[in-house]
Amino acid sequence: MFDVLEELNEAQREAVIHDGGPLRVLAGAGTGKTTTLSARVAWLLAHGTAPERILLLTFTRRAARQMLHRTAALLARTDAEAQSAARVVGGTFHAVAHRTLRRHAPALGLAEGFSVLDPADAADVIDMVREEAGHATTTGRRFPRKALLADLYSRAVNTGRPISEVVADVAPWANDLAEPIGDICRGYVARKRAGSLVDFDDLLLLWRAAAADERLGPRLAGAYDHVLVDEYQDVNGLQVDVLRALRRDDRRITVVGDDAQAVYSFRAAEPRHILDFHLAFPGAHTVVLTANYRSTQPILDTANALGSEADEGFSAVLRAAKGASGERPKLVHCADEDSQCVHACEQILAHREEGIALRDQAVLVRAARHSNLLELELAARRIPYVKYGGLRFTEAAHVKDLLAAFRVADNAADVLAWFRVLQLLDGVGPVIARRALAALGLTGVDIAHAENGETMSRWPVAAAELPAACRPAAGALADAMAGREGEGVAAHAERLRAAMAPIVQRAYPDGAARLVDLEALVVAAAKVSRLSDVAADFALEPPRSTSDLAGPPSIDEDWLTISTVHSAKGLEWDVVHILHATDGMIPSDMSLSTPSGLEEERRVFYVGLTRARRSLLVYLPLRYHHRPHGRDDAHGWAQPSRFLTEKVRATFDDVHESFDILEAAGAGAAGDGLARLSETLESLWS
DNA sequence: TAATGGGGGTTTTTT
DNA sequence: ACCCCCATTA
Repeated sequence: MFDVLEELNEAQREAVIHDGGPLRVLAGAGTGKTTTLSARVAWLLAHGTAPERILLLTFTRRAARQMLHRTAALLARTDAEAQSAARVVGGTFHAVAHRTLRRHAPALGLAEGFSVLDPADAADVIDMVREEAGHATTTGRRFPRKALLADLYSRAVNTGRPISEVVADVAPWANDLAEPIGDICRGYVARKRAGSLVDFDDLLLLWRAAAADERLGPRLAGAYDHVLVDEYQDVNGLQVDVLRALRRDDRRITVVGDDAQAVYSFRAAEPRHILDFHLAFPGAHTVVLTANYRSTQPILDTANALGSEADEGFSAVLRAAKGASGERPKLVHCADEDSQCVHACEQILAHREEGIALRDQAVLVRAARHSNLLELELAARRIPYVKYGGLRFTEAAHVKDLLAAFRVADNAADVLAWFRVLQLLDGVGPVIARRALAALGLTGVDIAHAENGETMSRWPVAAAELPAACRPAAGALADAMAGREGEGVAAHAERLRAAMAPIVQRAYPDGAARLVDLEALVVAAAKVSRLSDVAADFALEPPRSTSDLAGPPSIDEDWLTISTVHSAKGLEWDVVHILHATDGMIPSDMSLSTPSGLEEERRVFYVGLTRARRSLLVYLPLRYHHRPHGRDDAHGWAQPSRFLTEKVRATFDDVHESFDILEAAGAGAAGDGLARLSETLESLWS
């Protein structure tokens, strides 16, 4: 009757049809986690649960989309209505928190147009507080910078530990500064409240507060019949609190995860939450998925060997459902980083010749910059790729400029957005911007509930602080900020764009080229109900890949994926190349100060290995140049990753650089240079 | 006071 | 290689 179940194994089927209290699915890598969760949602829908009453929390919005897409496909094969999948409430904790807060802002004492700060914004607000406290300039003593301060603050909030402990943990060199750091945190919170600014942590804190609230809480909890959570090994205490509050009277919650893949402790995630699920949700039933449908057994042997050496050993040993056959993973020894790039490219092309398209291959790295050299090599060889993770947004500064204008229009108390917009004006720097903010009455902590109109009524005073030259542009902008009776969001956005366009164009050397992007924001504004939502959506779902920013290399062409291991979580490819299996890279030397840090690095490696379906190649450069761009040959010898123990190595076939490849690599530098020169000249001939 | 250029310190992973 | 700070100049 429900033929979806036919294709599931017994354990998966048990999880899908489970009816009753809390359910925990422990699903090792490649054991059909997504399949099971999608099928469970389909099952619930087919058995009469209204889609709006299902909450599906995933790690990225992309994961939610993917899962609901599969749910729809499953439903299409039965008589059930496939479109209903689209109405399931899905997204990340933060995105769902945001939607909830928008709906209930007044009840929570929040301004309706509250602004969402992305991490860079949050750091900038902290920097304002830091500067005003004078720490930037006092006596040359090293003081934590904005990014570190933001990190310290966030950890304290997410773990509920005092700031002094967090400092001792993360930045022991600043131990004696715990007190001024605490003051900055206090100032940061005050500044946010005053400006109706909400950072990512606040989204969760406020959602928790709402869900625990006597009056609001029952309504929020009662809105869902079923709550399903993916990647549960990566939730933190705050998120568990939210779930408990949402399931105060109703015990129907399903969580799926794998403690062997917990890699987000820097975000205060703790795998103990999945291990101790039954403590938070008494009476929980557990289903364990062990059959691996993704990889060949030789690849799983490597992963199992690595897992067996973990401090506490991984609970599940992975077994390939496909049987024991398959090609053994390769450990590719390379002379240095340059030769690693050459080898990787040749392996990629060799697999492509064997019929494995570029889209079925991925290069994984621990840190985004580890692929920089490879990207040059790929570009030189005309191999198209899309990179996930580690994106820098500075190029998108103009986008944030217009978003700041949107934010001010909806929330005139948004000091940070004002500060940003004002400084774009010609002849306005931090000092004049601050004066203008003071004139607007935005400097104190007691500005909390000033009406937008009240703030804007002071605009003429603020304008008087600005240099005469920029007053026309500033005046036009202030006009555009004021909403008009009966005006739609899109129309208002368009007026703001028109006012900002000349300002943005002036502010950047390549200003004209940036104007196109601003129009995209106006289009986005047509789809939401208020201007600050555009900015919030951008903060919560920023471009995740180079293709999100620039469009895929070419729509119907084939391209390779480059990704950080973190961004590759939950994905799989036929062929996986892992670069830089050296100590200091994997494991990252940033994580070695604590034993748990090292264990997490092991899991990162494990996640990387288990992404591969058919072929796995791990690259091991033997030496690194001290000055990669210098002309000398100064270098140090690399230590193979400490995770490549005898036992792990025994599962690999070693591939050593053959002499001619070595020569090719050596000649490669000069040869490539010549090739590139020819290319450069080539443009002259047409 | 804003804009600009040189020097020194830092360098992970992401909602 | 990049960001941040600081000194110099307009």
